[in-house]
This record gives sequence, structure tokens and C-alpha cells, in this order.
Amino acid sequence: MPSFSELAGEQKVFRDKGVLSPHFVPSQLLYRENEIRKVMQAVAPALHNSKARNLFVYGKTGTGKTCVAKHVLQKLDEEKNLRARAVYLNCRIYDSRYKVLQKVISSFSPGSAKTGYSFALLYERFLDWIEGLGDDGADGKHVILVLDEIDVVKDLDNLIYTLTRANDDLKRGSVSVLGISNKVNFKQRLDTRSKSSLCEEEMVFQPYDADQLKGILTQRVSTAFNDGVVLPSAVNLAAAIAAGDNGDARYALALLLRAGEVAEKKKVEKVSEKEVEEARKAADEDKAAEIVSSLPEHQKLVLYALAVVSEDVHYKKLVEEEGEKYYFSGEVYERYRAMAKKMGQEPRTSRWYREYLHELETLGLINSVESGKGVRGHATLLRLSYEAPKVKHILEKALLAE
DNA sequence: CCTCCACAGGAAGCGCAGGAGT
DNA sequence: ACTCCTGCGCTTCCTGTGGAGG
Repeated sequence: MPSFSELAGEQKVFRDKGVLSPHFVPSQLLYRENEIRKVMQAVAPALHNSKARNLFVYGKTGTGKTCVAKHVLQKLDEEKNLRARAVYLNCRIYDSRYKVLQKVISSFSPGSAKTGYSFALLYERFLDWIEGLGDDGADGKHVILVLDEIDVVKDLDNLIYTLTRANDDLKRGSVSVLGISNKVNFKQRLDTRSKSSLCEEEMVFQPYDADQLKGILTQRVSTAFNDGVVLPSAVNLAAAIAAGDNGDARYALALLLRAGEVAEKKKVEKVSEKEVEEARKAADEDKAAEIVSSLPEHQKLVLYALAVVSEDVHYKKLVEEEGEKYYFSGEVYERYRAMAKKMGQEPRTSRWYREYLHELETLGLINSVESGKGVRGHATLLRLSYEAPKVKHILEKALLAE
């Protein structure tokens, strides 16, 4: 339970944490004027009683796709045009044709959200609403479906087909799609017909560079934090880190949020480079923990064997190189074999063990070097990329869950 | 010098699960 | 509902390589 004085202390750092949340849409979106204009151009026809153009938007995570879309929806809302309607859906939640249509219907008439209607019935109600036989007096609506993370829809071909077909069946009004995705190659999985209708118009969001990230962070810092709390050098560092990592604005904001929390916990009043650096480390470890726990069982065991060996202070068979302790791959393999057997598991062969090591290395969980002189022939030397006790702790939890 | 060690990694093949075709 | 096919995870077998040690 926090005390009130602690809560008061928190307010020293943050003014409004929500501003740093990935769901926050700032009133002014920086560096995306062209993108906003293009999306608005695609949507604009709906305001003049005709069909909006389909648009497909892609770009890496944290490049502002969702933000731009939501921003345009807000502007559309301000127009108070009864005929131009937009519905935003995240396809990770509404991941099938049925669920999408159901959500659209429940968004205009709440209470009818029950499942169990046949798809045909759903479709009829959808058309009726657009044509205006409903209750709001707007006949012939022009509906824009914003489908975020559209690549996860299981039967996307069907959905697109249904929507194109709806435009033929409608006597008044129209449906169009604004698709958002971070996967470039997912288009290849699509039927040529749905591809050409969905990607009628396309645009790519480029990652932000360090300067732009700096601008975005500075903009948010002024409302998220109290004045003077975040040092400019901290903002620069967060921007630089995120720029090096795909130019992901979401990550940059998360870093600052965490750095602020670190400062709170340490009861310091400034967020400096040090706090940002700690936040980066924590975020890094979180990511590693996530990767580790999703590893196949035997890869976990291999990693665990290396962690156990690394932690054993009496362990003698090791080589020091550039201040890091490395362990013999063969020894680790023997440990792994013993542990697997103890757990009633048949150990994998050494050939496959080598493949595991490759995977663990490409995932950034371990580092390996070839042994230099002093050892017979070629030995491979291994070390953990993260601290052994931490890795061991995560693995013990993950292996217990089995 | 040759041999052996401690590995790397290619090739072939096996059993299984899940999707496509009929 | 049935087979058929394909991809995946894995084993078995094999060839290659550089230095240590006899």
C-alpha cells in the first residue's frame, strides 16, 4: 500500500503519464502532415456523398500509422456529417469476417451484440443500416472501416469480397476500407482480386529518424512530466536509442515512461541519461524474458545448463576473454544431457544441439567465440548475454510451468 | 610427420501434424 | 471423411578443419 506522501512524491516527476501511453493521440501530430493529408484525401469523398477510396497503409511498428488514422477519424467526427461514418477496429480482437461485421453492427446499435445470428442476417442488417432504414435518419451512409493490423484477419479474402460485394448490393451509400498493417509481405497471401481492391491506393510510413523522435519526445515531455524534470540529454539519448532500433516512436515513449518510473523509485527529481539507460536495460531484459519463456523446452534446457555452469563459482573449465568468462560448448552439452535425463527427457543429439546454439545466438541470448590457442583443435566457447542469476530465475519459472 | 581431438555443418532420411484435394 | 502431400523437427552419417601431442 502506498502512503499519501509517496503518492505526492510521484507527482513530482509526472504530470500526466497517460500522454506517454501508446494509445494516446496528440492533438498535433508531428512529421506526418503529408500522411494525414493523403489519408484525408482518401476519406474526403464520404463528406461529399460519395464513396471514400480504399487505402492500404503499411509501415513498421511505432511509425504513427494508427495515430494518423485515429487523428483523421477525429477530424471526420468534427465535421458532424451524419452520412460519413467511420468505425475503427483492431483486428487482433476482431479477427474474422463475422466478428468484424458484428462489431460494426454493435457499434451503431448497441445491445444487438449477441453472437448466434447467421452471417446472412448480419449482412442484411449491415446493408440496412447503411441504406438508412435504421433510426438515425441518415440514409445512404458512406462508411469507412478502419482495420488495424488487418493481416491477422483469418479469412481476409472473404471479408474483402463481402465488402466489395456490399457496394454492389447497396442502393444507397457505400463501404470502404482503410487497412493498416506492419507486414509488407502479407499481401502475397491475398487473392489477386481482394489485393487489387484493398490496395487500390497504398502508402508507406517511413520510420522516424533521431531528430524527429527527439521532436516527438519533446512535445510529449512538456505535458507528461513536470517542468524541468526531464533533462534534454535524457530526451536525446532516448531518441537515439529508439532511432537505432527501427525508429520506433512507441519504444522511445516507453523508454521515457520507464525512466520516469525509475526516477520515482529512486526518489530523484530529475530524469537524466542514467535513468534512460536503466530503462533501456530493463526493457531489454523484459524482451529477453519474453523470448526465453517462449523457447522450446530443450532450448530452455540448453540455456539453463549454460546458466548453471556460469553461476558455479567453483567451476574451473573456463576461458577469460576481454574480461568475459566463456565456457566450453562440449561441457555445457554434457550438463544439458544430464539435466534432460534427470527430467526424464531423451536428450537431443549434439548435431541438433549445435543448431540450438545458433538459434540462441541469433536471438541474442548467448554469445559464442572460437577458442584460440591453448586448447586442442577447435573448441567453441559460450557465454550468456545476460546475467546468469536472472536467466536462471526466468528459466526456473518457465520450466516449472512446463 | 601423422594422429587425434573437438568441433562445424552438409546430405539424406524418418515420423509426424496439419492443410489441400477429391 | 478419406487420402495425399508438404513442411518441420530431429537423427544418422559423413566430410572437413586447425592445432596439440606423440
